[in-house]
Amino acid sequence: MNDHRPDIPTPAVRRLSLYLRELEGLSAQNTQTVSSSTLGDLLGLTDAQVRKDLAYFGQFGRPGVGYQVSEMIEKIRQILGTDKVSPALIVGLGNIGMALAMFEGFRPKGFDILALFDADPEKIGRVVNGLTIHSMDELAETVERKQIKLGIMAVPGSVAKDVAKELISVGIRGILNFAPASLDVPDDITVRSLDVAAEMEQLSFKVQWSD
Amino acid sequence: MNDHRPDIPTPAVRRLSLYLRELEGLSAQNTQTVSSSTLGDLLGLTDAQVRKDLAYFGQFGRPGVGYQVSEMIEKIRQILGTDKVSPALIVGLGNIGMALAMFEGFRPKGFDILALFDADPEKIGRVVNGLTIHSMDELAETVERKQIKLGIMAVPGSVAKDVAKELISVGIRGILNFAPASLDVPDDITVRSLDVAAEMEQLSFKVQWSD
DNA sequence: GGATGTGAATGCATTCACAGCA
DNA sequence: TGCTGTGAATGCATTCACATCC
Repeated sequence: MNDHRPDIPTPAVRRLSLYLRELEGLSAQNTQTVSSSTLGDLLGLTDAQVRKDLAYFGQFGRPGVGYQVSEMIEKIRQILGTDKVSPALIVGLGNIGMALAMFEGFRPKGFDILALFDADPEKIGRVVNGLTIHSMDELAETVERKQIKLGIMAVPGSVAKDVAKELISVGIRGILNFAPASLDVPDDITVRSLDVAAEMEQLSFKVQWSD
Repeated sequence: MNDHRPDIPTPAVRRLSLYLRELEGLSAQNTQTVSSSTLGDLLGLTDAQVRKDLAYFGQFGRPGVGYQVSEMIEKIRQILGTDKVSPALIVGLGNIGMALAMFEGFRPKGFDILALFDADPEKIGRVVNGLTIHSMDELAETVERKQIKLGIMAVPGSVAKDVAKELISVGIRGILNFAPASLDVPDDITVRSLDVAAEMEQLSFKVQWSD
């Protein structure tokens, strides 16, 4: 869709979402400008880190003043691609998939859940948050018609790899994976995996060895 | 509770959970031993990475043979502290909190959700998955009595910082945070934040700039 | 022969520190 | 003076490559 951006450190891109979140908060309280050090304080980062991160994407700040909040919000949304609304789908409507289907936090961030799929005949036809759960048979046609590029997977670990293949084969380009399984995908497909139980293990480790 | 472990890279600890997940899978198919390279292939990591990670915690492997699956599982669980069951609580029973309360994936990984809390009087008293939702007033007493050290927060972003303070003040040591807010906590408290919308932004970014 | 464990080398990301601009 | 943008220096993590052991 566009030029390759020159190599930007992955952690910097990750933090971009955090900057945006804080900037949106500042904007809500009518703050006009913010310095790298106050933005850093809000997130537990150094001022240098904030400046370097933002500088990867251009020169936004004004020396002596700081960054203009509204301008930065707009610019970061452009960079992340969330200035336009992106259609998305959910596969797997167990507890977590169901919660995500009802989650109100996607819309304001620029994502629109347009379709739900599940393999279980019991669930197909049920309506969640205004959307009907469809059979996997309808996946290809829906993705094509609604131009969906992003998919959220909340399926059992045992079928995760197969479902991911299916999503990719019908044209999905980015997958948010809640299943406890590692997906190996082609280079041009992006996956972010969130394993809730694994995160709990990390807490357990730190808490165990911290006294 | 124990000695400080010598400095182990955070990413290595993160991967430990992934190794455990794959090893549990191998064990379920009765695989006896596994080499660093096959374990790496399963996760998209190099063999050297796997060996270095595991070596941080001791010498588990046998040259010419590999790692014994069952022994490694046991050892990693000890390291993560999930060989014993850890009690945990959930605060905030909106869509996501509710899903987590019903999630069956915690128990087999060594976590036991023992209590649910919410500030909303509408929700207090309702029963979810066998547990009653309690008022925040009962937090301190419950945490004390049930020896809870781990908390899952699924509250609105606007109150997340306050709720975190409250959890910490009653003795919670590790927090899994689903709220879109960054918590600043004392050094001896561990936080892992999962912001679902932010993860979607990451997908959006990568997909946008990948053609 | 086949696989581990590990110093040494490389590659990234963060931090420093300062020139330059408002 | 206050704060940005950025090369240079530092600090970590990953990868290499090989001695070592079953």
